[in-house]
Amino acid sequence: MQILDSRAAVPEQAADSLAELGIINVPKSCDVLAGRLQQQILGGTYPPGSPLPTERELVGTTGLGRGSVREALRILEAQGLVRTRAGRYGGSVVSKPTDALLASHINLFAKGHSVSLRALVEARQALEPMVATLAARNRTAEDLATLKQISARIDAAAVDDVPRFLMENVNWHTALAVASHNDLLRAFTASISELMFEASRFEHFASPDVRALVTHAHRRILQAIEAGQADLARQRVERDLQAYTKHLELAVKAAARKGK
Amino acid sequence: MQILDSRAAVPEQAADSLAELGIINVPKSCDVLAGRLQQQILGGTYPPGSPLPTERELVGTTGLGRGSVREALRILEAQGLVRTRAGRYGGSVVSKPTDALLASHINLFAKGHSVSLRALVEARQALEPMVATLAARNRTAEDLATLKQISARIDAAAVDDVPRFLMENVNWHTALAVASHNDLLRAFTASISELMFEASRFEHFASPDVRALVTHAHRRILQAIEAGQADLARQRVERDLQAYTKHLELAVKAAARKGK
DNA sequence: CATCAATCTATGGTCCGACAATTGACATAG
DNA sequence: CTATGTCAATTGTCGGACCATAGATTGATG
Repeated sequence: MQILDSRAAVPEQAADSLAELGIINVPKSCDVLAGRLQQQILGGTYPPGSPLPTERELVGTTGLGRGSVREALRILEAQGLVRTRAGRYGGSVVSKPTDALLASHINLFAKGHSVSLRALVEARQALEPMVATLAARNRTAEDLATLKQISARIDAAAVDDVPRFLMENVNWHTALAVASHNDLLRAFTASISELMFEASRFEHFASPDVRALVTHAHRRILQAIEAGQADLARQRVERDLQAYTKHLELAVKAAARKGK
Repeated sequence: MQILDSRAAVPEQAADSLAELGIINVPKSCDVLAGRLQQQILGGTYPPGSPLPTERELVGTTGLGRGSVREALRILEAQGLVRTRAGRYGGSVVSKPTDALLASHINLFAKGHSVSLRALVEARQALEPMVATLAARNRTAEDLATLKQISARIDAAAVDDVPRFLMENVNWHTALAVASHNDLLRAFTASISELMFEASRFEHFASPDVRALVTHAHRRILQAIEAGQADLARQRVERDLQAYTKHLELAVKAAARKGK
């Protein structure tokens, strides 16, 4: 865990004595360039949509080789800060990291740390009630229409098309997060919904009664949100999640019994 | 917003008619290589800690040039999936994305989307109660000791060292998230604490009475967590956040008045 | 024998040059 | 006006060369 150190804020000490020299980290030139460009992008020198200098211009101004410049651009691309196109009038233009990119990074983190389904559910339990509260408060008519459309598709698929049902379920939760009009919560919940989708598809929970429970819960939550009743929406989401969690635990136990 | 499409699951349709050809995306070779290596890493072909083939081996096996291979490795590095060292017996070893890396990506997303302080607070209000609940339930003796140490440092700094106070405050919230033993919530809350730290440092909230309020709240929350009373911890966090939010709104209004 | 220093060598880090592929603007023909 | 072909600037890719790094190995030395 990273611990902030107040000494880091005052690095301008004399440094007369050669005694206390920490380890010297020699950064790669591409990392340095990527860092500087990142600073300039965040600092407003290159606002979103504006073009970065061409690779060869960067070669000229930085004195680095084209390979290093390109590696720096790949880093910025992986961070979602630039999009690069080939061809004349192409080049790298500054962009804002997309939800999908952040989701993929959260996804990699979760996969790398083998985050348990339990932890996923806990995170969802933390986020969704607030999302519902905000959605009831901030939703637009358009948000509401989208949610209703997805609900209709879920209801249609709930009968027999389970994969479609699970997929539209993700879309529903994502649309709810959109309606909350909180970018951070939106990205978080979308990521977690995606992760739970993968997990649930693999374990094929979603028995017919669970599907009925979900569609019913969605309807009630949507009603509260349409009415703008934030507290009611929150309560219904909380209750729904508790019921869903209970079903999940039962399914996990059943799978464990079958496994051994 | 990314919308899942069930058609994506069945791409093996006849494709006889040339009528419906979507846009053809020609991926860069480095992206293809990065994607395949990512799949192999996630699939277990290269478990964490194991070395990837050397750059020159990858050149041999893939038929790509060394530049493309290196760009692919920079992408994986930016994703936190590998760490590369120079020198003999160096190379790229598989690693798990760190909290700090995920935090930096969340940071970039938040900065890019100009996430408001309000949205930050909302996210915190969503996460912290659950974090406290889990911390009360899952904390170890070590977690508790760390929290107490940090609390002591906060109390010491609260008198006159405001920067130190703010910094240790971030550490406290991070330590609380560690005690929750939920990797995802830990990474999320650590990121948000960091973002709020930056925002609050710039706006220099944290008046003496706010500092007193914070230290008092920390003490009460810590007591509940030490006693293992999850619901109590949750309630106290919620109440603390409401009070803190109220102070924050007042400070923002005051700043707005002074601004115009 | 133990310890330290010099050397070796496989590996990443960096630069350069060349050419192919791409793509939007432009000119031209119909 | 439309459609087509041409052009030029830019990224995409490869190959080679050399440097810098760092761990292992070897050897000298006490």
